[in-house]
Amino acid sequence: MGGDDSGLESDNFDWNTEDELEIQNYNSSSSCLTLPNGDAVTGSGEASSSAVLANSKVLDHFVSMGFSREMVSKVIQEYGEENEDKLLEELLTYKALESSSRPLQRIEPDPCSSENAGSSWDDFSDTDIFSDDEEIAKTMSENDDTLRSLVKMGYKQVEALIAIERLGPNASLEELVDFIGVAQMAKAEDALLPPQEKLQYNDYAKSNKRRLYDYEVLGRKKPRGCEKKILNEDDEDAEALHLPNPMIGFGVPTESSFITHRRLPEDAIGPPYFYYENVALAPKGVWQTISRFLYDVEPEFVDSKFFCAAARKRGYIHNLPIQNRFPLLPLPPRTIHEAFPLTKKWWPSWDIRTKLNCLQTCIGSAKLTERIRKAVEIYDEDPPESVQKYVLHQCRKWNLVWVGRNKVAPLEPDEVETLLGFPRNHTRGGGISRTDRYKSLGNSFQVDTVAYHLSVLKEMYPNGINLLSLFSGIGGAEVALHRLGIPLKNVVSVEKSEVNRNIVRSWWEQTNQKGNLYDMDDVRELDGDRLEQLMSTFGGFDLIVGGSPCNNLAGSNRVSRDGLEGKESSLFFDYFRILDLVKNMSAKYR
DNA sequence: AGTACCATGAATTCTAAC
DNA sequence: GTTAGAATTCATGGTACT
Repeated sequence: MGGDDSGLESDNFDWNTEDELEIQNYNSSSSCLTLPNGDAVTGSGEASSSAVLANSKVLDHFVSMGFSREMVSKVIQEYGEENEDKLLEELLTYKALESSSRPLQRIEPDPCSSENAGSSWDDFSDTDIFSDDEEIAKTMSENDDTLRSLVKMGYKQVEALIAIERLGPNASLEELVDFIGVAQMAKAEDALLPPQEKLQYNDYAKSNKRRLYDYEVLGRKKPRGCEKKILNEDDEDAEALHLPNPMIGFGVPTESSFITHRRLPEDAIGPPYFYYENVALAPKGVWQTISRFLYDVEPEFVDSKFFCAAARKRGYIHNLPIQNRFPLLPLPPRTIHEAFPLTKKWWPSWDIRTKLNCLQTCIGSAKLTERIRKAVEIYDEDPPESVQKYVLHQCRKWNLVWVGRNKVAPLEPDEVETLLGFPRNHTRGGGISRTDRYKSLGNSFQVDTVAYHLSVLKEMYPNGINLLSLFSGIGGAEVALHRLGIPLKNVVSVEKSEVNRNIVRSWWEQTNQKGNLYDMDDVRELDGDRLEQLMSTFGGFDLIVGGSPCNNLAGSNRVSRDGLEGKESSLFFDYFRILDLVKNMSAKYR
């Protein structure tokens, strides 16, 4: 099958040609935060020496997050090292109680371990962030009092922080408690309940009571005729979030129907601009919840089959203008035959597919393609309908294409790259396995689709943008902006997978980027202090992009399709937490 | 009724180092 | 040849839409 792919090299994306720069001397060893010249921000020597000396990797991990060695030791002693989440929770609580007694001080390095504690980001001069801003200091002090109260009431610090950030400094304790209650309802309680009640709580996500909460407790504007609609069951939400057919969002380049105006909720209006992505076909209520957290912005549901030859139904929530969008050129081929001309020769007339289904993280096995070959080859002409049906079903299920007589095959990784709008070999090399390439690609953006939405930024930021990229994966947003010709000034890229970070780093160097790429591995470590340090360094973010994990939302998941409160997908709340922090902090940089 | 779905985990096979 | 670890194969429903 590999031989049949050679003809694909004729496709004419030209954006590889500018990417032939020599790889400069670069040290990619740091898994934490790395400067473009390869120096870890921590001062890599110090950080690594402490790692060698420390008897506990976990201890070091938390110390590097800014907690004092003494405090971390104590907590580890108490709870063991296994459950890092629990440890973090405890540390945050201690920190909250400590800081509320001296609200103006930021995390203080432990004098006993000043060589590393809390110093990870000291290269960013941040000593005067708050010093001449009494207003902010006052607000933060008040927030700390509130925070302490909430923590004392038994709420998790993270949840309390989110509530304070979301409702603002003037929110009463009662409002905050209510907010946390509802957030917990969406996130935590579900898992504790038996299946039957679980359903009720999922329904609760769009219930009248919930909506009343939104408009009254959160102080959001009631829509006209609200009282009537509240009596009217779920019509409003159901209508608002109904998947469009055709799934073209506010418009795609290849269809004539466009929406050119929309009214954003006031809280959502940027800058900073944000762009959130996840699977469109999530369990019921999920998009309602996501939309509610993201300032009530209506999701834009788009199927990438209008941009390329493969379907990819996704929902996007963003506060970007939607006028004067333009697509990347050349427009990618939008049928299987155009994308893979060599398959045409072998394509049976009874395989009526013209588009591929969604590119996923796994591929069909060699055994399966062999079974199909045997099933088809015993017939001189078209196989009987039952065989056709079986083969077509498997081809649809596994996205198989015809690469020889009676021979089907899954797409090669480079073909998937091309379909998704990435440079060929984007995920190749660097020790990544074939399986992992499929996995990384299957979790990625479709670049042309995202670029179309982001294209409006080009005339707004002719000198480039500062990008915060959460759950970066293989850098779909970065590639999209680059292909749009939008200079990337400073990019903070947060991605858990090391191979993915390496892919983005390699791409960054090969494309001769002039800006700076900082990478981190865990969104949960990106707190207000670190954001403040980053934003003060280069003056805030213009765009916050993120597609949070879909594992617990995706239809393919048989095991743990638990909704937004699932293990991975609940990281959406970190996207919101960070976005809200950046939004609140951005006033200073405008 | 038919269709699609950014998946997970156990079992199995493959690979490379010894 | 043994073996540990990595890569691959396979079985696994259910939801929410057309």
